[in-house]
Amino acid sequence: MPRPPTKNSSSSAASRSRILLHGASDSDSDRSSSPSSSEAEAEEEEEEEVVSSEDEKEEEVVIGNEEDKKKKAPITISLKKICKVCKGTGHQAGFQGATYIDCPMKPCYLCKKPGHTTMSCPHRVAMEHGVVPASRRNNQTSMDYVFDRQLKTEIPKIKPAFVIPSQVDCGLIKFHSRRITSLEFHPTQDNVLLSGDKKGQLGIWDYGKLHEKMVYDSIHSCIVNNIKFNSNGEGTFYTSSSDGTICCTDLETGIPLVLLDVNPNGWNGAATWRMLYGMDNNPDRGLLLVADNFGYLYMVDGRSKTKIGEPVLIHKKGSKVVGLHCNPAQPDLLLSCGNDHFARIWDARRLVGESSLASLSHGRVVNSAYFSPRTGNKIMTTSQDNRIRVWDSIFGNLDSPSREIVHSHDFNRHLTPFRAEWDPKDPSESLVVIGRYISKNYNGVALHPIDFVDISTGKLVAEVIEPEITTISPVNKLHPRDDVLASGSSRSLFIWRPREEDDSSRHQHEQKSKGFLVPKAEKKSRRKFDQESDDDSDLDPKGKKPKQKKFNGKTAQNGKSKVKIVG
DNA sequence: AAATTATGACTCC
DNA sequence: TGGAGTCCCTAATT
Repeated sequence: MPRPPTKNSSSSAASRSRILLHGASDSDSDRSSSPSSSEAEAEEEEEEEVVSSEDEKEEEVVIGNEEDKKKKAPITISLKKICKVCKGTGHQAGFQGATYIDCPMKPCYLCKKPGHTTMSCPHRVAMEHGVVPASRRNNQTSMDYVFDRQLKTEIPKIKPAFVIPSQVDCGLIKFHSRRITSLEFHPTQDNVLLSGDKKGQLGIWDYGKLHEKMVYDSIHSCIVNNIKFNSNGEGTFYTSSSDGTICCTDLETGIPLVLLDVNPNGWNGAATWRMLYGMDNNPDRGLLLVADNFGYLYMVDGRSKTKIGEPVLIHKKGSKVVGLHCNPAQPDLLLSCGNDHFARIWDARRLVGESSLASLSHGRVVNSAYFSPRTGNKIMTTSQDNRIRVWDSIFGNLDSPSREIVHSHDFNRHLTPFRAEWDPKDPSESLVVIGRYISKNYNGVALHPIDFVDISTGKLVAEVIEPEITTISPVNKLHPRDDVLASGSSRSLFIWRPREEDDSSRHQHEQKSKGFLVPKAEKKSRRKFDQESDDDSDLDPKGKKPKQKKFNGKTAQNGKSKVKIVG
């Protein structure tokens, strides 16, 4: 980072290197802050002040060697601590231990509003973890009234307690060779999970038998965006990919059949390469719907395996359509969402451009849009503006969402986009799961929990963590029948089940995970998992809270995953 | 152990 | 309208 030339520092080389060393090792030593680090920090700060008070003007050192040889701009290194976010002085953004300190000059990264930082965001403070409902709109329409009178009576009055799969049961560490991009449970075989990754690999795993797993890497050549099972019971499943194809693959043999290829002329540069996203099927018509990165929707007849009609522009031309969902109660009702910041409702029988039944506006890219799984009467979207939006009735006023729930999931590269997913088992259609981007300090380790949110109130129901999972879990899916959560975190897969007794702590230490399959080369780094055992020495006598442990740079606690029930 | 890389949306001109 | 520059708590690799 070239900076304007400054005069040479008068500091001695010795003191210079010492100071530089301090600066360089700073974040490291902070991250691994031992219990006694407060003293060290204080010492360090003192030293800093000495430096800056010694000579304010000499805050930059010129490394002059190169300047002597070539007449290039000199490379300078700042000795004064500057904020890596805004380059200003007087403060520093970044991790201090496992707590992230925000740059005060930037707007809040959570709610995106100026005047406060993420730490002091009212959305975070109010609900503790960044989830808060926006006020319910008060412009009830007559349709809302009809809905309340006629349909709501069908919905059970008493909400059953939410069941939270909060403890890791088993996992496949680095099963995939790239990060997980999609997950799908088998519709009838309870323990079978399919997973797709960024490289195009497709994993099939029977998590009832830890070792029954398989990875196919010849089905797709890049990102597997969607996995859907064939509803006709043929034992095949569909996948859509950024390689521009839909494949129909036999679950037993892994032999794929290409149903659709939207790049018949091959590669002619990135500007024209079409990628397929948001695949869903319409079981009533045996239709497969899929969309591309230029705004177009395609339809394929699942039986004749042929393309139907011409592609239809359903989102802004040239913009990526990221999601499609057929209404579970009325499959001809289609929901789409995309990079043009809109989610749209369509009648799939009359699909022509500009003919959407409704357009739902968002602040940024819409990562996902789903009808509710039972009645299909609600809509939930996840947008990169850090909000989960809920429309309580598709028959009501769709001009504005019924609720906006602020939640940290804004990250658009390096990670698979976050999507809030319904719990298909919740009769009240209000429990959803979504991974959290922003980290939280759990006994000295920065962890990214998986959040369970009640979208009828906006309340955070639970945040689940596993101290060994230090990576973000953007891909989550709840089982259609069992109390099971599957999560994809980086290249690893995890199966979560409810804690056997959430209220009692007596037998907590007896709970064990079944195990983790670790590739040979990774064994060393996974020692903690392998050792996970009857060792309950980290539990205090009451067994309620795990004892705090020194942060060793990797993990705060041995042992058990935890869930925090909020409220 | 720091540097590098992959990588997507957004802003600005 | 499009290309360059920017961005923020990534994760694996060297």
